[in-house]
Amino acid sequence: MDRRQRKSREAIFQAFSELLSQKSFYQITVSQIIEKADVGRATFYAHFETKDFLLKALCEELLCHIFDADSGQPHVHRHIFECDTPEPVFLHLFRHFGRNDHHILDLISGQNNGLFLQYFKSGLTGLIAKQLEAVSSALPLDYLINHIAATFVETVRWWAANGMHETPEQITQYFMLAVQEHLTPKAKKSPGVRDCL
Amino acid sequence: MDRRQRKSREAIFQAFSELLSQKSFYQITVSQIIEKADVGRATFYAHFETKDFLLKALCEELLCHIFDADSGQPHVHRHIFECDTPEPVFLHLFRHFGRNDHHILDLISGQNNGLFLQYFKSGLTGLIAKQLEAVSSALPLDYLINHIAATFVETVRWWAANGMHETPEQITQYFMLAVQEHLTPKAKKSPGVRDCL
DNA sequence: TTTGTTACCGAACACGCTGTTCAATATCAG
DNA sequence: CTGATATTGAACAGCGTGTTCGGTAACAAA
Repeated sequence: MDRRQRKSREAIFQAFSELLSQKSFYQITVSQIIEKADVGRATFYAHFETKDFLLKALCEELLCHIFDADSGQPHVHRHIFECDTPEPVFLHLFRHFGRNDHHILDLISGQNNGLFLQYFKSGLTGLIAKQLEAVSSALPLDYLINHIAATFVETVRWWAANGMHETPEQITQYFMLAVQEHLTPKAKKSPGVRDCL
Repeated sequence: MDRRQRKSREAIFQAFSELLSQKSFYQITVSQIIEKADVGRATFYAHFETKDFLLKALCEELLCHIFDADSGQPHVHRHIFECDTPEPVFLHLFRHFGRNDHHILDLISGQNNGLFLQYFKSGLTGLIAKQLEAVSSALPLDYLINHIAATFVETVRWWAANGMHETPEQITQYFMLAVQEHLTPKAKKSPGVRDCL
């Protein structure tokens, strides 16, 4: 991609992120974004069809970073997904949030975070579905998946909204307790838990 | 209240509800509302300071109907709250939703329901806090309350989004299963469950 | 019925935001 | 150097907001 394009795109993302941590998505205007990004109006619309598309792009960018972990090893999580116990995955995710990668917490704890959380939750669904392959439950599968994803999102939101005083390990424990009955593996043993981190 | 005021207010609420079931809150314009309500522009702003205030008023109206049950006995739920087991309360609420009182489901299953669900959840919090007085848990109290409220809201949302094929009893069971570990009463017996319905 | 009050109407208005267009300018890659 | 591409800034039409105001209709009480 052209260096000019990258610079403009980055500037827009940066400005948008900052604004998102200050006010609701719907209170942010394109004019504010381009002013803070120091970018021409036409440039903005050359990059993003609409403010909504900008949010979507930002979410994809951030969630990609989160779910794919460090960029050096693009498929590092692929391995983690295949762990027998789901704990390492979620702990790993909480660690990401704990480090506040890419200022994602500002996004999450912002007032009107609904849209972002929606993207986040839908991104989680696939991950959780994989985890549940080795799990039995009295609940319908899609209800269960939705429940766990929602619980995870709510946990992160609560964590961020309450100042993040707990450690990632502690939050993971809360989360696991909240959904414990449903994530118990069917039969297998869980080897090499530490390897998954 | 003046009959004219009531009529205008009702017309606006009605129009707003219909629109909310068709599109997102943020896609609805005041012009659309007053056109469908057949009400002057100035009249709208005489009743509601802003579109946001209209939503808030509608939510309070609806949730009041839900939480206070049939208007005939204003304090009928006060008794239910004091049951030893929380099941009846939630089942009762699910029944309300099952009957689709005041077309509340259109609101819930709508695309951008975030704001309404937010009001709903905060309304639930007080109710749940009362339930938890007789409950012990390994989780922090405010995390637990938030978790249960979020789970209830998510359950209703999932129910509505999936066509509401399940009965209120079945949904209640799903919900109770999802949060079962945390709603187990400390010690007391639960007498007269049926009386609470 | 009359009178004073209150709500409604609807048109107009200023304001702000959106998304597009266009010609001029700057940066890129070969 | 040259052609292609990105950016700029200004201008523009369109739309939604929230307010204002004089005229009209519904009300409540004497």
